[in-house]
Amino acid sequence: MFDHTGGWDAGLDDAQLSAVTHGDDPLVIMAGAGTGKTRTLTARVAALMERGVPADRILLLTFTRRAADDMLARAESLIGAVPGSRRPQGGTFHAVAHRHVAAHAASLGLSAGCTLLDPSDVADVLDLMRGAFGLSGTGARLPRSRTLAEAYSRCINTQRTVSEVLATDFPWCEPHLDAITGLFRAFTERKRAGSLIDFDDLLLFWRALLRHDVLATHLAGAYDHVLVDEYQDVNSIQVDIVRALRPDGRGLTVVGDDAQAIYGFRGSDSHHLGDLTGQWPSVTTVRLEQNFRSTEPILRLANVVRPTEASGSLALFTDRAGGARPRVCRCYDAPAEARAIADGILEAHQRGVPLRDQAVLVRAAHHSDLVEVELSVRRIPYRKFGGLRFLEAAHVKDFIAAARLLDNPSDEVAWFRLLRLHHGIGPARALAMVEALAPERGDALAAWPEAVATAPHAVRASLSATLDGLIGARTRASTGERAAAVLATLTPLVRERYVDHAVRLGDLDRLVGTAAEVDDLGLWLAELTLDPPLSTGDLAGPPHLDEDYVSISTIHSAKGLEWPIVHIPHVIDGAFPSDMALGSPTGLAEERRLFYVAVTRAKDELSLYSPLRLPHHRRARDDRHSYAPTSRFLDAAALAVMEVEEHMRPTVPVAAVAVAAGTVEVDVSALWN
DNA sequence: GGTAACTGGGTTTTT
DNA sequence: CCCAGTTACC
Repeated sequence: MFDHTGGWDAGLDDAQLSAVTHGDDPLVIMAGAGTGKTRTLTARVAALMERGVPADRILLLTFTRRAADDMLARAESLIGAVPGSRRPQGGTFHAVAHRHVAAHAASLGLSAGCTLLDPSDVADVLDLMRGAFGLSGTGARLPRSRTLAEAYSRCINTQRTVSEVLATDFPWCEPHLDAITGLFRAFTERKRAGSLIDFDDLLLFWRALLRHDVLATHLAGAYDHVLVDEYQDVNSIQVDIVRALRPDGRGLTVVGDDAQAIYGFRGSDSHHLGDLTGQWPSVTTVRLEQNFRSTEPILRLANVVRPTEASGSLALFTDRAGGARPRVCRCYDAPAEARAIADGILEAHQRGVPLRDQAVLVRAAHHSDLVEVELSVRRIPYRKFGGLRFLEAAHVKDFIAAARLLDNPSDEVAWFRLLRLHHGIGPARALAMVEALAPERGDALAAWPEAVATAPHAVRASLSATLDGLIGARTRASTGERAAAVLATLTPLVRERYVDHAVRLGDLDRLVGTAAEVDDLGLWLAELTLDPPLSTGDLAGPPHLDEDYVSISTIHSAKGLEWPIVHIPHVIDGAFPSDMALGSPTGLAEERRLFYVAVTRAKDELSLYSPLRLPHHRRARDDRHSYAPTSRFLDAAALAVMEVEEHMRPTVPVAAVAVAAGTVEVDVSALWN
């Protein structure tokens, strides 16, 4: 029998238990923030397995890889490791799609070595192609390649035409509608010709497989149960996929909270959650309303903040009476805000709250810039989640481009990037060489020596060396050796290109080290692209205190997580809510849901910060001394349940000066007290 | 003509 | 940090 110590039913309340023990009919769980939705979903997986559903016939679709791993591990520990049993299938929509697409590449007209493009790769491809459509050069105001990539993705994710998307989301690009439409069409062609797929294609291809006469039954029939987390964040393609997987709804479990829908910019629409309840007569809806996370004063603010248009009379309540009311700190400016946050973190640490129990949650990655400087100066270790990732660092992209060429020599963007790394080759020459080579027509790696001969004399030697290196790398047997050979090839180029090459080569060394454990280099690259490691801890001091560190995270990346103490800076109109969203009611509504997500991350203590002056703030552009003292988030109703504090003493940016002067060892905080 | 090196201005959120 | 624009070298 199964090991039942601490069984899945331990400590579940009635609502949770009814969800966990529900049968095979479609189940929708409306779960407010902090109501134990992860626990419930995990317990349900365990209960299904105990009921005899084979683990590998359960599919768990989550929003992040971390959530999937976490849940699968917890389900396994609940039910005990059953010898010989397989693990439930799980991952993000994109990761699971990639598995299916890779398995059926041939059916989809893709070569085995197809390349997965991340969004910046997409921008690079479009950049290479835009010239042919009159979208490059100076003069008229032309969309940048990132904008083009974003518009393309939005067309796919919202399933709208180019003209619709430009009209609503990118009106300043409308004069170029025809050119952009042509560019997108050609982009699709080029992806097909070069065996390139982007993130959106993964979903499209998976859906296509699920619509195929024969394959559909096979693929959907592989699962008895499909569980989807964070359903309020699915887009219409993902809805199609879920419907195709469970056509009659049997074996479908969905969890979500439409008050936490924060991915509208990516084509998500929380109405899909509500739609589902009317989809089949057999649907059961369970509401989880008891919050197990936050104290009562924090929850009171959460209920004030919770958007009123959100479905469901989902009224959260808690047993956790007592605790401090949330604070709002009105600060003189951003440096004062950073100082106040660092003070608060140190004060809590002295009371015995470890740093890992404290988080700074930001609307945009750069909102924590000054906080990071302040923490560095005071030698408080921190790690930053979200925002710039390791994979986006130039040298990592260089490495990945080179490695991709081993499997897919027709990857033009990779060639372009690799060529430009050589001193003496700029955009024009690289483009000419890539085009002359027409890599999509054959094995460009073998044909390359001829192209080297056309390059300027001074770079030929280094080009040949690179080529020899890659060809050599391709013959290596193990993945680890191949990755190491690619790095060896790249090393002189990285040394030449980047001043801080020592740090960068160190990064790459560690990256290559992880390649040793995988069987397939291409698969490893795809997984890396889908689930990029976090950025290297740059400014953060060495973790003296045994891996104890403050978390700094974007609110988007903080979804589903919790901390005893939470700080939220920049709660000011134009920063949070973002000025990008101030213009439209839908944009503003999403900001409010984001605010709700942020507030509900806190268990015991919550502090919001309103700097009254942001020097580089858009509203202050014309007048650097203008004030923006209002926040629509901090209205009368919110203030009524909070404490207001003042931190209005002007400060000089001593922290920045200290860092610049390299005197960070000095405890400058003493100067301020 | 193409490239590198430098300067100044700008930056939402993610799979 | 990334991008666009400028200038000076090959």
